[in-house]
Amino acid sequence: MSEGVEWALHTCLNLTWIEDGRPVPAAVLADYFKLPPAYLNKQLQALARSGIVSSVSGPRGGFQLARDPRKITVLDVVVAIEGPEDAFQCAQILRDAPDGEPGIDYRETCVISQVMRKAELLWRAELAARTLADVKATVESRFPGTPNETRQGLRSRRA
Amino acid sequence: MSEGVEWALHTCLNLTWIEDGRPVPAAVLADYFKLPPAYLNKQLQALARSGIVSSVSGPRGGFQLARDPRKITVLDVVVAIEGPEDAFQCAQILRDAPDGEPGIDYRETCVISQVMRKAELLWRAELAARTLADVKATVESRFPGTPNETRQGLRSRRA
DNA sequence: GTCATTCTACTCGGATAACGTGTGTCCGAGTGTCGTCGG
DNA sequence: CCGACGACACTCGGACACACGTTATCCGAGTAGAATGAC
Repeated sequence: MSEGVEWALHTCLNLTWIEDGRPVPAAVLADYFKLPPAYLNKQLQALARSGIVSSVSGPRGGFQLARDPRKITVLDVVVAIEGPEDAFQCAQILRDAPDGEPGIDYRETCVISQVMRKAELLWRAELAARTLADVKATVESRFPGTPNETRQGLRSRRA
Repeated sequence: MSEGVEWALHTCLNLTWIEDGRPVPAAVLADYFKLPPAYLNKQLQALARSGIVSSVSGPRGGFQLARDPRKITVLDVVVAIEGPEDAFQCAQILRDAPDGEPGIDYRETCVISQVMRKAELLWRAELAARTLADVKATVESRFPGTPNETRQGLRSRRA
């Protein structure tokens, strides 16, 4: 799985702690984790295309969450970066088997494909059940200092 | 996910229908699905290293299942091809955050890492609960002709 | 006829290339802000 | 003093290189079996 997923999740989580409506530049978000600014920018663009964050150009511009953290699931972020396709892609090799028929959609018929798909469904369901608000709340209950630390850390960087 | 996983799963499933103890050459297994023989051979080597199949060299050689299909899970095959690492690799970027401490293992502490790991755990558990024998039985109940067709298809190819 | 021996052909196994996707970087388009100038 | 205008600086957005992992291929080591010849 792409490393950008981790970056995107942590960055979105950081954005949940920004309460003034001001957007945060990609360079600031990147510097917080010592990440390559231009590349994080690229990931943020993907999040923007998926409607998870909204971007504003120009001075005082940057990124902010596009909607309530309770309406953003972890799966949303993963899909925005990784794409909507399943990890296991059934290439339907049964079609090339001796008794394979070209008309059949083996992605539905093939038992192996079904097993893999059910497993991925569980994975997706678990990630879809966790919202950014859930994660935020869990972090705050375990590490009460994090919200202020994050706010301070970002504020000092955007001067 | 690597395409070799699909090849390996279907090939192992085909091997469950071989009942005489004779091994089947990689070239025969590959031709059954019109796959590149040398490349399937490579995947079979990975399965052999993991102890899922056993290989015998020379004439009349080939591959055969190394143990009872009831003792081979779908996850075993996936891990043999893809490797044991999780798809989501926590790079511990929290260490580079302003208040990150190098001594902490954030793979355990980080909430995001925990969420991702739990989801993958469900995925793995589902695949670990399905054995090759289960898959074989399901296929046989839905398509009773498959065992004989597969045996015939492979027999005609190994002459 | 039987056995040992040699030869052959077959199969795996790892070393070696080609391709594609993810990783990383750069510069241009657009925009808000600040300073300046005129009224 | 106030407002409009212009230049500037900042930010995103997409286009452009690089690297690594997957995909694919080939040839050599080893081995079982068949053929051959001697006894």
